[in-house]
Amino acid sequence: MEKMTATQLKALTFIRTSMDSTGSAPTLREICQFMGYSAVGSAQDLISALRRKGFLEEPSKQSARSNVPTIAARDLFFGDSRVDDDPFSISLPCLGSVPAGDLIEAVEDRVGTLRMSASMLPKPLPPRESLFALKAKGESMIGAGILDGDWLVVSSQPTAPVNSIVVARFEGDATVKRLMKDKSRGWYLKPENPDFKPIYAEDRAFEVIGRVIGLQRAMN
Amino acid sequence: MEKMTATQLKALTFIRTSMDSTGSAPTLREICQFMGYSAVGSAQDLISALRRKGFLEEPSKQSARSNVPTIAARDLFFGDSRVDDDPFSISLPCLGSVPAGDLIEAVEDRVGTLRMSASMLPKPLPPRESLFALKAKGESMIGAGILDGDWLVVSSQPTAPVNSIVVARFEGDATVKRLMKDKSRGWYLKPENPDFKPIYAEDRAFEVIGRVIGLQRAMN
DNA sequence: AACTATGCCATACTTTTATATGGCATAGCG
DNA sequence: CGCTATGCCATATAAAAGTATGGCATAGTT
Repeated sequence: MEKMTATQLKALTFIRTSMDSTGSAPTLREICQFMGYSAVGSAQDLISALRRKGFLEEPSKQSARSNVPTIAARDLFFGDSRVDDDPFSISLPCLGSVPAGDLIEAVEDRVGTLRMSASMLPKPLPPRESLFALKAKGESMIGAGILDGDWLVVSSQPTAPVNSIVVARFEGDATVKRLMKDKSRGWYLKPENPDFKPIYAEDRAFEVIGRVIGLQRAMN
Repeated sequence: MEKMTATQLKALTFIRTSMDSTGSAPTLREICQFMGYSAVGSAQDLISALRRKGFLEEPSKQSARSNVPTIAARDLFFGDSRVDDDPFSISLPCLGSVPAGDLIEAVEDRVGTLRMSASMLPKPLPPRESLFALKAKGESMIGAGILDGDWLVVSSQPTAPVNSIVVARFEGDATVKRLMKDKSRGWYLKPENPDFKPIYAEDRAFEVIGRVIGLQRAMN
């Protein structure tokens, strides 16, 4: 991704914060006012540079307030200390059941939407299409601070590093456990609760569906 | 708040989802297209009805894409099962330290912004000015599923129900504990970790700053 | 030295968008 | 019954907003 100049960054930041407060992207004239320009053309130049560099969406046709940042631009801002605000949030489909096979199809099973700051996700941001949210069930992971009813943010992937918390399909159902590897017995799923027993792949097969990268809880 | 008709609800829902996907509110013509109208006036009527009823902001002057829902309208939708999507999110100031006295002043100590779905908060929504986020420190609440480094969503309030998890000022610092009441010894703060001892108000004074109503965690 | 990107200005033009009027049919209410 | 809200149509007008040109100065690159 090409680099931005200080002026371009200032404008893009304004667009972000403006969308955050008013709900819609600013117009060229509003950008002029903020930047202190007297000519619309100045804002035009800025916008076209940002578009060319891939920070703003290319509108398919003329449209008001269409100076919207691209997804790539959001990744760039993500966690950036120059920006003291994080208006960038992503929305995740909350799935009612465990995605079987293709995630795209599973999205039809969406029961809601969860929105969160991009800054709460690991960097680099996983592909947005791979992210979904799932409700934790049971007490098997209380040792890891995962309670019944918590919403888990999951990055859909077939493998995960040792020691990470994963969502796995096991005997037709989904389960959340820590993925571990034993020197002699190989891969296994480890509950974080002494009342539950680990599941060894050599005994009963399981399949990693995704990795848990975040958590949200509502307390009443 | 006045009631909406089915048509008006349909339009308002479209506005919400449209803002979610495109980043800006739809124009009257876009609403027409969605509703299947051939006349702009039809959408005008809808919008003016929604404005009169307080579901859409009254724009101060003519402006493109200004059909933005009011905050009251968001509360109304909040947790509503008729709406399968939740584009409404709020942003909270992440405070670097515990707010002393007036929250407004403490916001200057903002170290970032956390954005989350309004649906992850208790209903009715606490006043937005009273909400902030604070980073949990230490291990004293692991029994309640609160780990070191978790972001806590706090509703600033001087009192809280028994058994709720609160942020309290104690000996100049902030602490997160469960607020309890003992028949003989009165109010006390209970850690959710056997390694820590409860704090009795009769021994050492503490002051409730707010109530923890949500939690967000990033896992790496 | 020629070239390009940047960062501004000014003005004209076209499209998009909101607003204003007016009309018609239906349903509910006092 | 008259009244009002709703839910649509059609058309005209005004404001807002994007686009197109052209110009100028500076800085860096080839």
